[in-house]
Order: sequence, then C-alpha cells, then structure tokens
Amino acid sequence: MTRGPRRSVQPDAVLDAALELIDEGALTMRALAARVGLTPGALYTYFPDRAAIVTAIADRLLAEADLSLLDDPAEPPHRRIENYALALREVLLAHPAAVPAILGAAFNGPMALRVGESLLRVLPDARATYTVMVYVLGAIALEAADRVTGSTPSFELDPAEFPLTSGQIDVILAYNSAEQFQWGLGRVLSGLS
Amino acid sequence: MTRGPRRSVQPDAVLDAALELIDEGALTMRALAARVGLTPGALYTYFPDRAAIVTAIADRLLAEADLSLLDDPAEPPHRRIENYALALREVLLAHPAAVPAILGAAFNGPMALRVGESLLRVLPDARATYTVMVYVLGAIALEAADRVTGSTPSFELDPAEFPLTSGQIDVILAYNSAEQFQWGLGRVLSGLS
DNA sequence: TGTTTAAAGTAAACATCGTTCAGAGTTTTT
DNA sequence: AAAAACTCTGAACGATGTTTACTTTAAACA
Repeated sequence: MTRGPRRSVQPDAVLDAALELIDEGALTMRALAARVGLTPGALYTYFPDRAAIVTAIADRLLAEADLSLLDDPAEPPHRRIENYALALREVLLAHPAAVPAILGAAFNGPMALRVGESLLRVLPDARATYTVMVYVLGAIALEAADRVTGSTPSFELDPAEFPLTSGQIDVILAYNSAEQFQWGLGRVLSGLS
Repeated sequence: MTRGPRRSVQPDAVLDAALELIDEGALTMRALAARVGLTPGALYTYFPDRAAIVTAIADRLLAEADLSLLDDPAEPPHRRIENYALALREVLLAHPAAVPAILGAAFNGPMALRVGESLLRVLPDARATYTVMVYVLGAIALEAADRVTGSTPSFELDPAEFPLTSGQIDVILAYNSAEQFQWGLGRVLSGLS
C-alpha cells in the first residue's frame, strides 16, 4: 500500500473535468483545480504538467472508438475500415477543441499503437494504412478546426474571380459532413487496392 | 496620405520576424517587439492581436508555393497536382511549428480561395478536390507534428503484442518522407478517377 | 502659415497563465 | 512510538497577451 493520505479525487475524474473545460473553450490549471475541488498545486500530484493532461485525454479519446469494428468478421475489409473511421470521427468531433492535441500526440500514446496494429491486420501494407490514417485524421482535423472557429466567417466570394468555387459553393459548404467523409474514404480505399 | 509619423518598421518585416520566432520555438509579443526594435504595445498598431499575426503568416506561407504548377499545360493533370503538392509540402515543412496555424486558418485566408479555385480547374469535382486537400494537408500536418515534438520518443515496442507493427517498423519509421507522401497521393488520385 | 487632427510609439500597468515551494496534515511502515 | 512517504494548501514567481495614458510626429485644414 502507498503511504500518505488517500487521494480526494480519482485521476479519471480530473481528466473528465479537463475535457469538459477543453470543450468549453479553455483548459486552465486553476479552473481545473476549482472544478475538482483542489488547489492548482495539488494537480501536480496527479500529472507532471498540463501537457501530460492533454496527451492523456488524447489517448483516452482514441480509446473511445470501438476498435473491434476493425476485426468484425461479418464485414468485408473496406467496410470494417469505414465503420471504424466513422466511429472515430464521431468520437473526436464530439470534442473538436481537443482534436489538435490528438494530431500532435497521435503516434506517441499507447492507444495509437493498438489502432495501428489493428489497421495493419485489415490492410497489411504499412504504407496503405498510413495513407488511410492521413486521410481520416486530416479530414477530422479540418472539420474540427472550422467547428471551433465558428464556421462561415463572412464569406466574401467574387464569382468573377472564383467561378469554379462559386459554381460548387453548395458542395463546398457541405464539405464537413459524414457523407463526404465516407465518400472520400471510399475513393482512397479503392485507390489502395 | 495617412497622417501621423511614418512607420519605423515595414509590416512585412514584422511577419518575417514573427515567423523566425515561431521557427525558434516561441512567438511572444515581447520577443517580437524586441526583434523589430519596438515596444510590445506598438505591435498593436500593426496587427489587432497575436492571432492576426499568426493567420497572416499562414496565408503568406500558403502563397509561397508556386500555384502556377497547377496550370502547367506541359504536364498531365495528376502530375500537376503532384508537383504542387510536393512544392507545398516543402514550403510548409520548412516551418513545421507554423503548420498547425495553417490547418486552423486553412479556409479563411484569401490565398486559400485561390488554391481551391486552381485545384478545381484541374480536378473539377469539388468533392475530389476536397479529398486531395485533406490528404495533402493531413500528411503535412502529421509530419510537421512529429518534427516539432522531437521524433521517435523512446519507442517501446513489444513484438509479441504488436507483431505486424514490428514487422514493418522500418517502413513505419520512414513514413515521413517525400516518397511516401507522393506514393499515397498517387493512390488517392488514382482512386478519384 | 498656424492650428487642428490622426496616427506611431513609449512606459507602465493589469489580469491571467503554468509552475514551484515551504509547510501542515495524514497514512503506512519500521 | 518514531520515521518516512504521500496529499494538499497557501502563497509566491516569472512570463504571457493586452490595455491605457501620454508624448511625439506629420499630414490636413483654416
């Protein structure tokens, strides 16, 4: 048994509160401490620094998407990847402000290794799995980025200067949607086989 | 003519210095002011706030990649896209710490519109051009992310738990290379036609 | 030409941030 | 019963982005 007094907060509860604060727009050590009923200094008993909290959240979010979707024997390989990718997209876009942190720590955490291994089981060529990860994480990152910055920030579009963009403006404004995500992923996967 | 004293620094020089500081690891208003020979408060005469400086840099970097590569009549369409993508990759990876800002402001700046319009000229389907942008920006973002965090952070890899990952570890460790970038882009483009 | 007006810049402060540290309190180990 | 290891508080430190008077400069206007 460890010496000293028992923790007054579960470490997971700290991460819960931290994710809440990220969703609300700003994760600060003081706000986090207040929310879990501690002093800022006490947080450094739980995690060495703020960055450790963020990467822990990133790994936990990565773990929320059901990895077993990649091993479902009832589905063809491409469908398994689509299912997992859609699940991951849903998990991450529920916390768009946390997505940049995931991109940064995408390949360091323990969960990322597990995702990579499972992907390799479906798509045995490492270059192909990396290409898929690039598309999936890239699409999620772009979509998350413009959810946090308040989308459509006064679109000044001159049809004379940007005729093609104007012509398909309806498609472009809908680029952040599950359908387009899935459409692009389907094309990427077909290009990889 | 505008009233008051002349500027003692060209606004572009402020952006140059700001990009230098980003490359060195930390862009601070105080450090930026010192570098251009001003007081922190004076910077707010040039830009409304720090975020404006960052997005201005993002747009300027986007402008550094030669857009005319997309219109080169001597090359087939897919080759044009590859050439521009490789050029953009080189420009952005020269400043990896600035890349997250570009992802964030990717579709707000004036230069981003120009890139989109040129892309549409060679790949007329908006969904396809968006898929290409996702791949290109995603690959660059992932590569930039692990250049700033000092790559290969003590890779503890258990071959029994991650057999497939271990088997292709050499490919995986080389995932950040122009060849793999181009390989994946080729597959994406072939899937789109 | 002399006065007004707007802009550039300085100096100093404000509020907030992550982080550290000495000490008080608590629990297990010896 | 004493010692050691741990949690937590309270207060501080240094650095950050930004704001606010105030001075100086130079164009615009009478």
